[in-house]
Amino acid sequence: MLDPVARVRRFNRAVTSAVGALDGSFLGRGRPLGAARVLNAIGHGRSDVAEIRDYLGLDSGLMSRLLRSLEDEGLIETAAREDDARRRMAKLTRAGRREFAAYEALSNAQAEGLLAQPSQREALLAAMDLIASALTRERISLDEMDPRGEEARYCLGEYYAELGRRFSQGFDVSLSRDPDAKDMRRPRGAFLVAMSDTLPIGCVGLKGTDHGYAEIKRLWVAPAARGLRLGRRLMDAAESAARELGITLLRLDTNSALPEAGQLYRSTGWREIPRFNDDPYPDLFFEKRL
Amino acid sequence: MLDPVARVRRFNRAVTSAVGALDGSFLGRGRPLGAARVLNAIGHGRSDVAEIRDYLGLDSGLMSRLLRSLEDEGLIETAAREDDARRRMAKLTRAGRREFAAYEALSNAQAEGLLAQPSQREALLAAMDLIASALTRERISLDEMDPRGEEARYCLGEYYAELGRRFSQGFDVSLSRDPDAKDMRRPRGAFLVAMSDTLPIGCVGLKGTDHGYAEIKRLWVAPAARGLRLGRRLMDAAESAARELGITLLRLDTNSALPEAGQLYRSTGWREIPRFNDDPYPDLFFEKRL
DNA sequence: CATGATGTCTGACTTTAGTCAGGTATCGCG
DNA sequence: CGCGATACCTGACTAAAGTCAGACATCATG
Repeated sequence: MLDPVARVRRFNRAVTSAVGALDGSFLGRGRPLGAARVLNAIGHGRSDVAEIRDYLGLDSGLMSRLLRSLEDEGLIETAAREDDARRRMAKLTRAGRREFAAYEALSNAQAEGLLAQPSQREALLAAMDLIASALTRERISLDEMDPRGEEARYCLGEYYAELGRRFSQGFDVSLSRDPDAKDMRRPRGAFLVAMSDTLPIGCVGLKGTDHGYAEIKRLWVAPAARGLRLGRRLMDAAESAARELGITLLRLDTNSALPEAGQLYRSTGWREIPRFNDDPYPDLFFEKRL
Repeated sequence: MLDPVARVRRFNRAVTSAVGALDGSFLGRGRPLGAARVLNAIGHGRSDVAEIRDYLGLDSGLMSRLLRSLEDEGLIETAAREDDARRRMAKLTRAGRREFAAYEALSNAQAEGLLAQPSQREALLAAMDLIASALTRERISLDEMDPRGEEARYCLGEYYAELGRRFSQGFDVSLSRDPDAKDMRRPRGAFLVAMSDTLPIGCVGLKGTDHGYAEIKRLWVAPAARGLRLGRRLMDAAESAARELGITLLRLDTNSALPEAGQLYRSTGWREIPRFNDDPYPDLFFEKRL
């Protein structure tokens, strides 16, 4: 009972019964689960029929029948795709949106229910993030995004908060050289966010300058995602983006209070150089030629 | 995406697909899931047919048919119970044990798979324990057990390890008055273990003495189970056991390095008294009249 | 524009899960 | 012993999920 496998199996049992309850509540809306799942996939923005079929693992005949039944209920409309009339697109009607909202409410209620214990709320959420990140590690995608977008701002907020915790003197963004957003957008630079499902769990910025090099800024990995080698993946992607933009020299600054970062840079071809700016926080400076 | 409900739902999605894979692998053994579930319930020691039916939530007719199909396969044998011939017991045949072992191997492999990332192993297990304890909090049972049994020894080991971390001078069991096991067994005392599914997550000992009182010893709650008011439940159960044994006065010692324990005692009718033993570790002493 | 590949749909089918109404043997109790 | 309650079983049924072969329209390609 005390070995790791037994602990995982206990976890499995606990979550299957908790998560299984959702299926039960879905059935309460008087529609078979298969149809409910298709409706929800469409509601979540999947419109391509083949993609939904693939996502839900359905046979094409079965899928077709489920679409028909949802159409008969007046919840969806389908139409051939303009660029390829063999493929079909599905979208919700007004009634379908209402019905989808009802399913969403059930899902949200179930999620709230899992969090019901207020004393444990934060610990529970952190544990869920950790597990979800670990289980979906193969499906973490690195997406180029606007540094002003919601996901990017979330990452930066978490990054600053962490620096505040780890620097003995704290961290005040306004004292640091906050990079201009347009320096981290094409064609001058780029901003990458690591997404696990819908949650941003890491980021890195590539900031263009007018001094013959570009800088790597704001490398951050969520605590729940550490140990998945995500930092390395983000750095690799940032370097690729730099190459695409014709950048041949990269620099970055960091702080010795972040030893894991320094270690990553040293092990991936960066070499230490003298201070090249007057930002008050960094005390370590690196350079890499591409 | 950043609100708690979205994080829980992301966790749900990640876990359902990971755990759902187990059902798929079970189907690989050429038997419907219903039959596989019954076989596994029997393999895990459930033999009473009504109990299995209740556990799996099956209709009595369906259950009967599933038992018949497992019998036809030669995997189980059923017999009327000796004390009540209406009830039936099921047990595995030799072939059934082999088949059960194959399912166990699949379950174990899936559990191992979830842990595959060695760098995160401990963090992942701790997160799983936390979640499993929180989700099954309504089903935590307090069982009276032998203080020398496997579950009790596990709890005591964790308890000692935690004292070692929290006392500035460390903790050495041999210096403390290690209670005699028979003092924590009926009729002199009792030892209670809180079980969540198959994992021990807390304990408390009631130790009989020859001095007109009994002592509460070894109150421990696993980190993953804190915030569930388990300490209070354990203390209530220990007091009930004491009343059953005709004990009217309880004492306990504790240490001010464990503030949450002191707070629990003060809020549940214990009053502080002068030192009543010469154990080197405690510096706080309490008494409660039942 | 003929041809093979692709995506969807339909009809016919099977398996699994689950429900319900009796039926039979056994038990506890007056 | 008789009687109602209990535990299990059987037969008849339904709903849901899934499989498979073939039909049809459309697409990309030579």
